[in-house]
Amino acid sequence: MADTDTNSTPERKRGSGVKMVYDLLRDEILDLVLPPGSPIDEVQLAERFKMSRTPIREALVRLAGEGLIETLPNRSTMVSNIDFLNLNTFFDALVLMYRVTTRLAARNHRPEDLAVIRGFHEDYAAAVNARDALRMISTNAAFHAAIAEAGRNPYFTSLFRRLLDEGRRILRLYYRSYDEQFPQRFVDEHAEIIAAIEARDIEAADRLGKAHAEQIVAQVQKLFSRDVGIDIAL
Amino acid sequence: MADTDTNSTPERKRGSGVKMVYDLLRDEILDLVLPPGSPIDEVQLAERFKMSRTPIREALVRLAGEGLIETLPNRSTMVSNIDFLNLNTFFDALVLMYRVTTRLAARNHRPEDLAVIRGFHEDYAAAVNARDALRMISTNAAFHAAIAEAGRNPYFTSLFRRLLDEGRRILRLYYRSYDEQFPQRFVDEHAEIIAAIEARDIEAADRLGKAHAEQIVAQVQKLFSRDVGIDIAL
DNA sequence: TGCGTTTTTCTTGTCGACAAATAAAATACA
DNA sequence: TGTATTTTATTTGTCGACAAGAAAAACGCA
Repeated sequence: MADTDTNSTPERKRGSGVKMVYDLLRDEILDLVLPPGSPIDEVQLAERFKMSRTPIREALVRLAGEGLIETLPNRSTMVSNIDFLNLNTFFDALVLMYRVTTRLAARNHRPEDLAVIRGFHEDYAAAVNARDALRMISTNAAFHAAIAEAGRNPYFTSLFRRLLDEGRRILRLYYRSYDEQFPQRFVDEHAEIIAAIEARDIEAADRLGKAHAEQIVAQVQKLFSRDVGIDIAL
Repeated sequence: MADTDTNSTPERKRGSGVKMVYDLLRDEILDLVLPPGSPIDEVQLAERFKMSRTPIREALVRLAGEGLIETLPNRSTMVSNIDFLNLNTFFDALVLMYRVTTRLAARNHRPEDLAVIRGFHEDYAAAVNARDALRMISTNAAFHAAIAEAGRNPYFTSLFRRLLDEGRRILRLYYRSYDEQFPQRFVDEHAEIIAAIEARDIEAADRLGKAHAEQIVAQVQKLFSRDVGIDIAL
């Protein structure tokens, strides 16, 4: 018995604590396990992860830097709200980044990028078949992030990642009540986008990326105008 | 003698330390007082600001989040390098954001925004007259950031701010050896941009923003191809 | 002298504790 | 009973100290 449970607990690699807390909290926020407005208690997290408050705090600072949580000075810190009043600014940025990243991918991708992209494409299709909403959302984001990476512009990639993150929260809200129709159509559109990228057809990639983005936006907008009561929960 | 120097030192408001360190380090990095590659020593900073390492660390985490410093795990942390090999990705993003933010400002600005923009415009003109390179660079960035704010899309604004920051470092390098010609021309172009925004002429704003950006890019590119030795210093 | 190994040194990552700031609860007073 | 004020409680911000990790220095051996 080289390792009992009670006295030799601090077995964890040195710099790994922060990343673990950061990754987990991030996922919980984006999957709405921690809905907007949820209080974040440092002490509670410290107990949960069995570490001191210092690394917890560092993870929180990072999350705050990405706008996922908000901290009131000297007082509580909580999960950021989704700004439904300014959703159009979000959509504007999202559509533009869809276009730009797809376009750049068509121009700058290397053969090995396509394998990665196709991998996420298949993950997404599998999630659609399995009707697994959470996995649909996250693999969709991963798919488009991979395209952005292939475009090789880190400035665009980082903004796009942030937008996709916010999109995960919004889509999660959507899939809470509706989980039909748009998935299969999107699988096909993804395939078209891959084809355009592979053919290095920049204009086609731009056009398809734009159409794809606008379709998503239109659907979400339609839903949100239909049931306005959904934002009361936040 | 209500306050001697030796025994009542900890007179500083509670949450203010982090922001002070963050702001100062950020400026020193962007003005190249701390050139790329400079080592960042937590203990040294703690002594310099007369505080513990904890708030220093928090400021560093934030700076790392914005890409201004890089931290090797368990080993030193240093000011991020300027990636001269991929300057074109920077320019691509910069030009696009110039266009988008100027365009949105023409569409969404409110009267009070123009006052702010004009204020920075005059600051920049004054810096040009005074031949104060550092102030030229920072007021120019502030001018364009104000335009972005008037466009009212926080996603675009935050990316643009990051690009303008990186631009401050690159321009600082430029002005180290050349401080003539382009300033006055840019003052005029700024005035044209303001006029287009005020007239809510979206297409003109787009066009002027693009031309302005491309002019800057062309100048910087010309310089960097001329003296290639400049990057040896980094 | 050249090279592998051990020791030292220096920096970071983590911890537990304390103090300030604020909100909530309790109390006093009209 | 309602309001102002004091008290308590909770949570954050900061501190000093210690230990882990990695590079540099010192050392030993051929």
